[in-house]
Amino acid sequence: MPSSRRITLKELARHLGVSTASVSNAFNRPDQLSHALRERILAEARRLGYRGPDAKARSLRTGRSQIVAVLLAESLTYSLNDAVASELLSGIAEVLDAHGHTLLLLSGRQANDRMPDSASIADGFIVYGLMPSPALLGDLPSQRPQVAVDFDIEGRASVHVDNEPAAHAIARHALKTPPRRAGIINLRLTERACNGRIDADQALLSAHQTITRARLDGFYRAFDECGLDPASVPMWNIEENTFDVCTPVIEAILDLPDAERPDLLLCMSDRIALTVLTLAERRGLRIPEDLRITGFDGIAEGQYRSPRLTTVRQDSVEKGRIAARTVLGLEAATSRLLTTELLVGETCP
Amino acid sequence: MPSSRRITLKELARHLGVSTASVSNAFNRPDQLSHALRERILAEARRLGYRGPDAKARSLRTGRSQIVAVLLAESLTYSLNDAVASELLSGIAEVLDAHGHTLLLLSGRQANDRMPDSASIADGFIVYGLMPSPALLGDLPSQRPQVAVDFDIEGRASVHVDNEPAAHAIARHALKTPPRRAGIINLRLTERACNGRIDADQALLSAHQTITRARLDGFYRAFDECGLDPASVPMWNIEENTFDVCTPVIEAILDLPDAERPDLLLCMSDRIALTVLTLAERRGLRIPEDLRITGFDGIAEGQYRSPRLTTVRQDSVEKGRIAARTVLGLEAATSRLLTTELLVGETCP
DNA sequence: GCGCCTAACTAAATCGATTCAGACAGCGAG
DNA sequence: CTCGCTGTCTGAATCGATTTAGTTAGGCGC
Repeated sequence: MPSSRRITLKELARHLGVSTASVSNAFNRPDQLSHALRERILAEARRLGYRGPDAKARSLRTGRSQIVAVLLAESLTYSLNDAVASELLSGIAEVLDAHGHTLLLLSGRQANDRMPDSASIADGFIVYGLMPSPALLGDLPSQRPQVAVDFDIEGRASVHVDNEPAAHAIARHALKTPPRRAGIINLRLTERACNGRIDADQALLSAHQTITRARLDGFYRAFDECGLDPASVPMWNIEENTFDVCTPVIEAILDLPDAERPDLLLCMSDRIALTVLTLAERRGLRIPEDLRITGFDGIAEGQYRSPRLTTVRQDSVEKGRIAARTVLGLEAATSRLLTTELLVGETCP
Repeated sequence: MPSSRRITLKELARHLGVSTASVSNAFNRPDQLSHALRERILAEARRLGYRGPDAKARSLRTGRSQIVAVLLAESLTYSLNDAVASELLSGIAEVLDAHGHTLLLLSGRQANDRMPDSASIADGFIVYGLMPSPALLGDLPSQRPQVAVDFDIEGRASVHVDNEPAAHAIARHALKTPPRRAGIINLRLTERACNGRIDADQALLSAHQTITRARLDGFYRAFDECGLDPASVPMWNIEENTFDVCTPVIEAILDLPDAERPDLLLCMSDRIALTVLTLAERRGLRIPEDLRITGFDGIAEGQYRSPRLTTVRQDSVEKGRIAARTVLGLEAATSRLLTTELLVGETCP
């Protein structure tokens, strides 16, 4: 009968009158002992309620834990409810699962902005996000594989999405119908908090945010090609990609007098675009007649609704798969660039 | 300078000419040594690039890893993209974070339906889901705290939502306006696969699915009170709570001839209700005039849209918080029952 | 000056496995 | 008969920490 305390491999070995090496081999390297002995060991293990080698001890001895950590720049609360991050995670989980690894979730927004010590247990790290604090990055064990997603870590593998052409494509599509007045809603463009109207020059200068910057570049290239003066396109910034934070900014935009209110809004994320759509619908604006809206990311929520959101799809699941395969060493640790796909919905036909 | 291999506590101790005990104490129990020595140790550690005690070794020695595992009945791919599961996870993560623990994600749908060995590293387990395979449950180390969410594990703590009154409340609300014809769309009611029309008796008999069963009971009690014959209410079943799986069943319902098509659909989840809403809108049906729709769960997607979904909100985040506090031993390991809140939106005013 | 207490520090056992370097037996080849 | 090989199995070192019991030195009261 299983005693209160968990039985150990050594005790099991003594019970059987064999060495610990044989018991260990019975579980890990069947070819190293006779079939008969192996069966005897496994049977006795079952009888005594021994569930196999202890994970903690094994990971100490072998140096491997079969655990991969994902370090998310945002808080877990945010990330888990963000569709793009969730898709990324499911891509990662899919590959890890298939290779017997499990997923440790780490938040870059811990109380003290340092990694919890338990993090160092992981065999490898996938870092997702815009600007994880350098302190955090320094905490990563440098001898372990690391993969950066959507940004770069000096000298490490990374997976990116080709944002500039994506932005260019969707802006080109939107500008096929010349807008009376266009507008851009940015996401976390500036380091310092700023929720609302923002100066375009200022926006381009504060280049710390690579992704938004690349998307802006794509928009501007399209403006150029279509003869639209960038200076005539007002820009707003949103601090956090959530409905609640978006709402006041968007309300303010929709409150503008008719002459100033844009009839085309290029949004940096689907979350923003969907919020625009919701608030516009509640006001009785006709989409797309009164207001055309484009998003970015191609999340499910935007496609499984009516009207469907016009957006550029990035395959976040695939991004996750690649990151996971890279961290497991199944794929060369290089820099990968994924392409995107224009999805024309009804919000900007 | 940091060598290629990570330096160990023992080496650090030798460098300093002190015992390993003192070094360990410098990191873990500052009161056990003089301030001067502690500073000397920490300074040398920094100089040599020693990042603190190794997590694997520490967890072996102390028996604790500061890791809590969440075992999800569904695949991680599904769970991460399901709003209810995501909210639960963020509640869990919030509490774990605050107490210096991290989150290990385990899928109940592993290839071989067994727990990966690495799982046993966790200090405690939160099990979420309807019917995790008994084999999996047996794999959980029985001496570690376990908390069940939305179902029961013999003799373990659990957190539940009070589904029957919730269902009763929303059905009562919906029936205030007598429907010409009502219908119910169930979720994973039967053990065996069945996507489509289902017999009500059969539904009530196959009681293996506690949550759906409780909700059905609530609906039927409301039917009773309102003098609606349960036999007159057709029922459909959906296998998986995703847009793609819902779609064909719902299309079939909407395809029914006018006389048979329900003008009130009580759905077992917001995901289902939102799919109904989308498909109905695409057909040009007027909501709620031609079709009234209710959901269940109160996910953000249903509220941050227009029209807002009428539903019952369960506080999944709080459910997660309680589960996490319980597994950490901050809360008594009992059975908790959470109440719900009726949200009246525009899909069924 | 003596005894006692406390603060500061250390030696060594221990957590539970993995794995390398043999030991030993049996067998076929020469 | 002996040699070497192969197939099994074992002894013991090791992974990197934590922690208990104990030593030493200094301070204080009397």
